[in-house]
Amino acid sequence: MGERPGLSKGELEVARIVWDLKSATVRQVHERFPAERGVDFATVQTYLRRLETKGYLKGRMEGRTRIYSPRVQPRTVIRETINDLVDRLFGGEALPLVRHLIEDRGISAEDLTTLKELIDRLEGERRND
Amino acid sequence: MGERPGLSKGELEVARIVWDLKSATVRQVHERFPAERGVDFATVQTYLRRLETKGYLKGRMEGRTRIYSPRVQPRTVIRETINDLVDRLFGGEALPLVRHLIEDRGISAEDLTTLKELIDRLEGERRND
DNA sequence: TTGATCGGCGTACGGGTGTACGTCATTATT
DNA sequence: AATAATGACGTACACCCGTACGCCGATCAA
Repeated sequence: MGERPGLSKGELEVARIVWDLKSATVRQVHERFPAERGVDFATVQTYLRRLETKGYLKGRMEGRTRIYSPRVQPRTVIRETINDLVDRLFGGEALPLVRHLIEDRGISAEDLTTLKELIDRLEGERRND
Repeated sequence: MGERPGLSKGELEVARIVWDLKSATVRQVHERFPAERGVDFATVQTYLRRLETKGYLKGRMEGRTRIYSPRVQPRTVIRETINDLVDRLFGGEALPLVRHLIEDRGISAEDLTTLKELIDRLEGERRND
C-alpha cells in the first residue's frame, strides 16, 4: 500500500500531537509542544505542511484556519517506525528491545503487574488457536 | 560528557554491525549488510568514516587496511536512541512501547516465558531495596 | 479607523544523509 | 609483465530536515 516517504524524528513528534488531539490547528500543536524547546510557530507550521504533503495528515480550511487531522492510523506509523528501529538496531528481534526497556528504563511496580497480566492474557489467547 | 552528534538510522545500522563484530573492516561490514539492499562498498566506507568523525568508532590502520572498533558503548547509544524515540513517540512513557512490542510484534511463547522470569526477577530485586 | 495580532503561504538556507564516483597506490592473479 | 582486484581517501550532489523570515490579507482591540 501507501509507500509514503518516511518521517523524521521531528515530524513524528508533531504527528503524535495531532493524533492525541485527534484534530488540531497549528497553534494547538504549537502550544502542546515541549515549551523548553522554544520552537517557533512557523516551524510547527512547516512540519504540518510537510506531513500533509507526505500523506500522513489531511488538512481542511475552516474559516481562515487550517485544521489538520490524521490520514494514516497512528498504529500503522508506530508499527513501521518500531519495525525499522528493531531491524536496524537489533537485527529484527524484538525481545532485546523489550528487555532493554524493562531493565534500563523506569518501569514502575504497577506497570510490571500490568505487563504480567498482558502476557498471561496473550498466552491464554494463543492456547486457544 | 560526550555530547556526540546524533546518529542517523543508517549510521546506527552500520554501528550495530561493528558492535557485533567487535572490530571490523569496511569489507566485513559490507558483507554483513542486508544483501537485498544492494548498498555499495563505498557507501559503507563513508558511513564508517562519518561514525569515526562523530566519535562513535575509532579506526586504526593495520597494514593498508583500516580497522574500526567501538569507541562508545553500544548500551549507551541504544539507551539514547530509545529514550529519544520514547519521548517523541510516546511522550516519555515506556510502557506503551513495551505493550506495542508484545502485542504487535511476533513474540514467541518462549520469549514470553523469558519475559515473565525477567519481570519476576526485577520485582524480587525491588522488594529488597 | 487604525494599529496589533493571527494565520496561511511561499521561500530560504545551512547542515545532515544516502549514495556513490574517481584517483591512486598496493597487492593478487594469469 | 600485464591486468585485475582491493582499499583508502577526497569529492560530489541531490534531497531531506530543522528552523525560520517575510508578505499579505483577515480579524480583533482601542
